[in-house]
Amino acid sequence: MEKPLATTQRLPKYLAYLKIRQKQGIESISTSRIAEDLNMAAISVRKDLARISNAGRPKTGYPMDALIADLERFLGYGNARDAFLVGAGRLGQALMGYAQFAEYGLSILAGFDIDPALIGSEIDGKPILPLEKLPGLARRMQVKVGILTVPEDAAQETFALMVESGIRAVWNFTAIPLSAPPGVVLQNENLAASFAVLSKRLAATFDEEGVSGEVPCGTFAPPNEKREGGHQS
Amino acid sequence: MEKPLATTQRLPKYLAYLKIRQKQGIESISTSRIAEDLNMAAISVRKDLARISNAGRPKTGYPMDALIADLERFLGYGNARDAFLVGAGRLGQALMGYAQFAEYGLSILAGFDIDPALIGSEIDGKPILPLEKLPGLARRMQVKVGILTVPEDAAQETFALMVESGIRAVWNFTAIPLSAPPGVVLQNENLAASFAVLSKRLAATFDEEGVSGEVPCGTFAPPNEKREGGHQS
DNA sequence: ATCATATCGATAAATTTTTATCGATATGAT
DNA sequence: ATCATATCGATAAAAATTTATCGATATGAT
Repeated sequence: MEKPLATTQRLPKYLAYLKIRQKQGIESISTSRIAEDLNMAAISVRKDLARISNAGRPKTGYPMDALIADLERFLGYGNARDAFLVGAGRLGQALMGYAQFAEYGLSILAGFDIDPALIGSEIDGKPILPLEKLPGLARRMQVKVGILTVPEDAAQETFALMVESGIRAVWNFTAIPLSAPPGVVLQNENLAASFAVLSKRLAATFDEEGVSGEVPCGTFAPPNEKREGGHQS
Repeated sequence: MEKPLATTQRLPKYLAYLKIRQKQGIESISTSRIAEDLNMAAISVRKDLARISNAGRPKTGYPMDALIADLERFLGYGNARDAFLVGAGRLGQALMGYAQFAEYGLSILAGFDIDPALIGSEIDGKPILPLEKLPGLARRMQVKVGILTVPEDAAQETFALMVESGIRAVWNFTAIPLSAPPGVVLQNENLAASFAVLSKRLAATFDEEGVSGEVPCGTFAPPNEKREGGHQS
């Protein structure tokens, strides 16, 4: 029960899926069903869920409510994380307005920027404040999570400022390699990297299957146990 | 030489780093140096790079230009990928304006939307067009890559439309689980999933190290061989 | 009540990924 | 020219992850 790192990345996906199903009024669900809808191997889903819940029962699967509760507890979504976002440009604004986050335990309280044109405005009811107010507010409000969406040439110093302000986890959307001092969690969200994987997979598909003609578009995939689609993200 | 999947995700990171170094005028670089700056295990970098280049030489490392060239060739960045983006809301606009993409082989030609207020406007010189023009344009221009940034309730049908339009690779930014028909590459970019990992790591840090006081902020990490930071993205 | 079956959960095998070890070699110093 | 050394590249070991196998059990049908 030590290091289910790869698993952790898949859990929110299950949660997102389950919430959709829940809204549809479904009250229990089996791992095989989840797997089919998510284009994953059933065995894989079973293993992942077994790790965080034992509410599963033969024949019926998991009770929807219990499974969602267990997932949320494991992911720590009960105690929502307050966050500050620095760099309220287009990407920053997009993240501030990303409704999904609220549902998954992330609450962006405010954005910070140095652009006078942005300061004072609001995104989804969240204020954009002058950067110099960050240290004071972060300390006072005990905000531990920071989102870094500044231009590249400001990344380094902004990161340092965030750490000095007491922020302990930084979600870095810039392409600049940063170094986190001990005790500070740094996670790089490299969109270019994701695209590279997509591009590589597309190339592989062309090479292996040849440039074929049309492909029919179904909404659901055939219920094979083994699927190569539905990559992690 | 078959399946370096995990590796592929790291390669663009090296590329981003190398380009920065190149701008600084550095002409050759060792894997140990890369590893240090990127907070990775040196052995890991060596293995990754050995896979895609053999320009490395003892004592000096890799010639910068050759290494970058090999990386770009492997990642297929020579032949830039043209893409259409569907759903020009805040997130869509942010991606359309994301300058980094151009440098890494992704070229978003246009955005599509159904909102009359958006149609006709431009983001970074790229037009936002009415959705009904997507199928015709995608076919005519042979665009194979699509970026899906529509609201959740439109995800399913929009995805189907993209596939019908001949798009073969879809980068899905919605939380809706989609099923790709055979021959279509679907990659889910789940920001909530990324955040979950960050959140979990932060929680782990608190648990293990206790809630300690201040942390000094250095710009570079100590040159340890083994680092647990600098996660994948 | 009995039985066939879908599903879980545990154990084990296979695969992939990471980390380690070590010899070969080009570089720069003596 | 010789030598010490940093670094690559290959091979091997270790660790993590995925996939497979199989018995146990609750459910719903007969």
